[in-house]
Amino acid sequence: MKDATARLTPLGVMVLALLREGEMHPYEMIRLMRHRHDDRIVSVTNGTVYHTVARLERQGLIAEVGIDRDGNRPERTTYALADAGGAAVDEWVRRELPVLDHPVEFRVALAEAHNLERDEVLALLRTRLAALAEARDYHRSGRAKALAARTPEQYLIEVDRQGALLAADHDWLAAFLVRLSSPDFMWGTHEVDDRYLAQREAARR
Amino acid sequence: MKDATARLTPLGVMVLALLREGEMHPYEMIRLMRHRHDDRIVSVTNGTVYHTVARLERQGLIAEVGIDRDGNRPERTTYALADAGGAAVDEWVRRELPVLDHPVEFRVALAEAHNLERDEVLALLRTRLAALAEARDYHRSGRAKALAARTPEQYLIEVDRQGALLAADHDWLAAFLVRLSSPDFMWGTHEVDDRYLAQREAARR
DNA sequence: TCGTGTATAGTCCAAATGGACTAATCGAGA
DNA sequence: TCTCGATTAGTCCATTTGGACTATACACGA
Repeated sequence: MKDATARLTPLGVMVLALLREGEMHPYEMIRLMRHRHDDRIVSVTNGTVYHTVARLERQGLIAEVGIDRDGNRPERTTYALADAGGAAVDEWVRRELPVLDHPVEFRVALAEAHNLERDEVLALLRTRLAALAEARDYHRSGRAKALAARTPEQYLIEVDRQGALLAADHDWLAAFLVRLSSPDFMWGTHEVDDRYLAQREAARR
Repeated sequence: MKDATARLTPLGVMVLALLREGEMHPYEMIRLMRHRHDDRIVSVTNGTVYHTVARLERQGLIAEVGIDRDGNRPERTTYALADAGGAAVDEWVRRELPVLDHPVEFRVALAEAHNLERDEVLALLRTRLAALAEARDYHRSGRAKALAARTPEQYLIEVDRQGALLAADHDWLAAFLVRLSSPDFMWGTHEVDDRYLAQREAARR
């Protein structure tokens, strides 16, 4: 077994993150993710979720805490987050936040970044911002060089779009870093509004 | 076997597109794609490419045209595009160009769109533009509603970024459609500069 | 000239993915 | 009250994927 945290898939991280909110059985995870539209980011299918949960258990990141049975329905195996699991998510987020070429992983990392200290997130994202600026410039100069070499524009369409998206990503991050630097921006679970937590709890049923 | 063109993976489409330029053996495809940085878009590994080629042959989209041997090196099996293969790419591109939630597929479709008529591409992309505008507005109003419901900003970071990227994608496409509508924008292989083709040929060695 | 690394061409396999399938229960309308 | 469909909870399997491995040939420096 390589590293525990290296083998984590995006879906695995989302499962671990869900278990931070409490014990759960796989089917409930699926419902919750769909309800929160987490399936915009990664595909949430039965096969993948059940398989992922089994893998996380083999790796010792989560643990079975009981087999519930309601009426005559199929058994529901409930899982809880293990200590190693929480640590693994945080490590994974630290690793993925600055990385440019894992679009899906980054979205998950960004969504789960609130478990890290604000200052650490700021540092990681500043690294990313620098990488984005470099990538954007590299893209631009590459396009200019290709045009200078008389490459027909019709072959550069996708590259052109990618450059535009890169620039937008950069600009969004720069703006977000300004917002996050301000103490007006809420950060950390202890500051979270109780009313909001109650709402989420209600939505789980 | 479902539809021939429905089961095409992005890599499969890229392989078919490569074979439009001439016969090739899988290893050469890998070299070419890496050289052209097509592996920015999809991961190009040995396992996947050889498997994809085998699948395309089973589906009758490409055909073996000979087993070459150079010195005492391993045999090189060369493939050529079948008629059904060219048609399948075009059909696939038509299907994927307007679709929003397949980011990878869209990049490939955009890169291969130059084989379709300019007017058809314009029509398909105008459909996409409308969908992008709608998705962007939906995103915005969703964010506004969440804020009104006092959702802490820290939970909306990823959504916020996705909205920004969506807006950028929309704006880029709007601008591109203007460019593509103009007759100044080169389109279609018959207009392609010979010098450029010679260059590409040279790069293949 | 003798290794040592890298390019060529491909095979093979463990793991991940997506989707079809099962099977029971509950709700809502005819 | 009966039935049809949706919901709950999960299993199972065929494809796909990524990467490790093989084996030869050539280049190049020590």
